[in-house]
Amino acid sequence: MVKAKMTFSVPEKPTLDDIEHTWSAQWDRSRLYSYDELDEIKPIYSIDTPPPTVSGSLHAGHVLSYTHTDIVARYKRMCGFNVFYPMGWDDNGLPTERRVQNYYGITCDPSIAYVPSFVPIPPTDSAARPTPISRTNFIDACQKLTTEDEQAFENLWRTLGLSVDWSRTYTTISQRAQLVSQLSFLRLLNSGHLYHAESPTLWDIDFQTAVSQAELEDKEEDSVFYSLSFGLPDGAESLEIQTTRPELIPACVALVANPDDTRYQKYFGRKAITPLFEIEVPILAHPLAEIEKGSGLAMVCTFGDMTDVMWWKDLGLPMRSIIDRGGRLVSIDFASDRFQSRNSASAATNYQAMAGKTVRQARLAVAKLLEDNQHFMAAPRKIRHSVKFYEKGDKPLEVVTSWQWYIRTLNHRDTLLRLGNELNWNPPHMKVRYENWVRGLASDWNISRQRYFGIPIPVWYPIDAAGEIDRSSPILPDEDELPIDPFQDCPAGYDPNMRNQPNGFVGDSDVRDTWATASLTPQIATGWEADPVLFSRLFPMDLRPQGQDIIRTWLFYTVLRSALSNGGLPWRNTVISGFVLDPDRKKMSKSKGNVVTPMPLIEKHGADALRYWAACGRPGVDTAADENTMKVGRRLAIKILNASKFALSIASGPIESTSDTQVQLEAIDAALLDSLKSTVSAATSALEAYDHTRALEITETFFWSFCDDYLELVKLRAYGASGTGAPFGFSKTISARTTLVTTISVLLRLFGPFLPFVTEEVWSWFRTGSIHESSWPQAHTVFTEARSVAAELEEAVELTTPAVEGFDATVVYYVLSKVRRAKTEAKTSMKTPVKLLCVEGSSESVNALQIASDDLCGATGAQEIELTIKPTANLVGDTSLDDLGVRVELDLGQSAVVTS
RNA sequence: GGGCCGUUGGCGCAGUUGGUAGCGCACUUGCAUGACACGCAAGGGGUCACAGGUUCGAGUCCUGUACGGCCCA
Repeated sequence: MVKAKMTFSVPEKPTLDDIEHTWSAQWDRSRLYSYDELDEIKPIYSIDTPPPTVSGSLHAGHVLSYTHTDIVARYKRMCGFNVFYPMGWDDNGLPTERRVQNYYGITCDPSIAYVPSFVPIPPTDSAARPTPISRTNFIDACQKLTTEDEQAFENLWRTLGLSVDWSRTYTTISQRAQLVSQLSFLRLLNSGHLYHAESPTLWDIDFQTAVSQAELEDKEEDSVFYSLSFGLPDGAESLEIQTTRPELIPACVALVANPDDTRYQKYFGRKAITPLFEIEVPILAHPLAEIEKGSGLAMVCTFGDMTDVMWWKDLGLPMRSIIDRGGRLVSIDFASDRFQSRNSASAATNYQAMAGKTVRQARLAVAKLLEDNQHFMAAPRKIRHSVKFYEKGDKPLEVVTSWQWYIRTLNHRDTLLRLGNELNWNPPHMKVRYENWVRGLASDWNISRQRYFGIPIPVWYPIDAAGEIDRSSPILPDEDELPIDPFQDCPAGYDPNMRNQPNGFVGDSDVRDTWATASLTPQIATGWEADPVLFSRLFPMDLRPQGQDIIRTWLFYTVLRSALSNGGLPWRNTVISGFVLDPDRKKMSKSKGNVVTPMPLIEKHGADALRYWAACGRPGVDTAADENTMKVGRRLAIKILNASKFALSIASGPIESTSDTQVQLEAIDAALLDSLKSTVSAATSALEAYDHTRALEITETFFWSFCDDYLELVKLRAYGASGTGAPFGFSKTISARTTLVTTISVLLRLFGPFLPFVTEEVWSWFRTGSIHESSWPQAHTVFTEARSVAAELEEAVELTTPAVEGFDATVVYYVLSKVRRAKTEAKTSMKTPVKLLCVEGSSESVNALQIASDDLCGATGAQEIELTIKPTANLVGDTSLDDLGVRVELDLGQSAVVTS
């Protein structure tokens, strides 16, 4: 510590104006938030930051959770951790494609040739038809726009003051991400956790891609329940089938009823005839058929939904696909082995009304045919039911059969549940959501998507002499060739001109599900398989912060990937943030149009104020976008500015010279430092438990009472005797100044992680270096700090603790508040002098007031103070404030007013 | 239909192991005092969603109901 007397450079008129840009630029210049790769001593704290989707926009919800993470990062950094806090951008995948299509008015057509000179520009006419461009041009356009978007995102985060190490930014489409993603693919394939299969898959006909269980959304839709009659071969009887999808009658492969359904016992094993198309289908028993639903007899089609798939698999039924990937009905030969109509001519005639039509059109057509042919057993009735949609899609999902890549999940349930138990969840109840999801898993994870802008599946297939693709024996690259694009690169042993040729090869044209890469963020960020030293230090990581809505996707998938490739959890702790709600308490989302964008809020209230609002939201608790709270945050920042200015300028004010080298802390000062110590330990434990809100609350409460009570009480003493004639000597003044500066210094650091800008601003007035690399205060070093502050204020001064027993500061503050009330009730100014202040109380109370009487007189303006020990209240240890009798005699000029 | 969370003064929220309800904003009344009027002092306002139960005592524990939110079927 510097021994020379310090002069603090406190500005005349402190301001919050533009401190965001001043300090974020300074932090960037000094590389303040860099993870130190060379440091081998400091403990490491590593954060697996959620990479926001750059195709969207950052809203108040992001500010909420990213601020929470930043508070942790700043706190840990001050605690001496080497903090690893990178930012990632999720820029691959379908959302980006959609944004690029809309923004540039283009669409990808893989059949078009690459045009090197093509430059995408936003169209002037937004209604114009999108321009088809080549796959490569399309990917270039995606890259161009995401780069621009990422820059805008980074600017926002810097302005908000996130203490990210920007030198470690990664993106999910980068070469590094592609390498990790493809390497993981090959490793999983070799270890049997990944497989390739042709099977029925949920399919979005608009997006032309397969989707996974996690991307499903149920939506309520109007529909019609049709009651159909299926004949029996003998022609005597007919059976009733209720369905909402009569267009699938040609795809019917069986009828099923519950094995316990008494009505259908006699039919099991017999055949039925489909209406209109007259195909014989078996009547079978299966436990999934619900007795209560409709007639209890259901039609199994290939495929109407995933239940059909299950029946089809379990019962070994034939395949009669009739819907193509565009959602239209294919042409059918009813005389073929596959369909085998009993009357192929009339079946073909009937089907003519449906062939080539969309599912919806075909349904109307078949309904008319059914009615014309009197196949309805009851009038169709309207219903509302829930239908599965792709979460981003506009049409119900179909089920189509195709080749897809799957990561095994179902056989890892127990492992995943065990890992869920090992993870420290904040708040704890969020674990239940994970467990529910794991227990409810219905299928392995389909990771292939039939899209363009994504990480390619690193696989080729041989083409045989007849030109048929052999998907059962894929050609794999070597690990050291990665990353590859099978559309551009050629497998070893083949010549590029053998692409798409008989006896040649073809690249897998699919890309990976975005989550299949996003679930590798810990591996991408920590240098898995690229930097063994870095990886061994950082993995598993310390913290995964994320939203509650993606527990079943991001969190679950990341745990799965880490379990499969690294044999354990990817991180030790997770903090789940709540949603931001709009003023009507609705979840904020783009589709509702109630999104609040952060930049205008920063401009209006300041970054610290916005962070204050975010910090007031507890982990896992939904938080309203409340500008009121931001205003409170701004006021707090301003108050910190003013109180610090005041304390620091008093402390560096003139003081009478003396030869004293001993300064004894006044009792009231020691008491303040004591409660500061409690504040430090309470705030610290709250932060250790990831309860930033509590930490802020504790600090804030202490700060305001410090300003309103302590500061007022010791003002005069801190100014010193010079010029006032007050009875305060050197020691008493230094004691007050020391306490003020120590408290400000500690409080600034407690506020630092929450309000990085204003605290840095004030810190720069009286300290060198950044507050954000100073040490987090500790309760047991508060007095040590005070000692060095005293030595800093006056050279060679040594601070000693007060020799006072049983001093209770609350009595002093209580009397102060009584005097204030008297003045308020008399509707007079706080500086009104008090002629006489009489207090009657226990001996302890009187003793405390006696010790602090100079301060009390100074703060109340009391000219005389009279203390009496109350006989009835002098029980030992009794400092009950209720027993205190306070009488205030105000001096109001001519007419003296007495208040009790 | 299942799961999780919530329901506390006008609004936003706190209430740790059950012991006479707190905070901030807003509101009312004052105050130009040598940091701050983006301030200071003081004040009014709630039978803690509802119904049972345990207990000497329940905002707090148990059961059920209603409403709201989110997730999954």
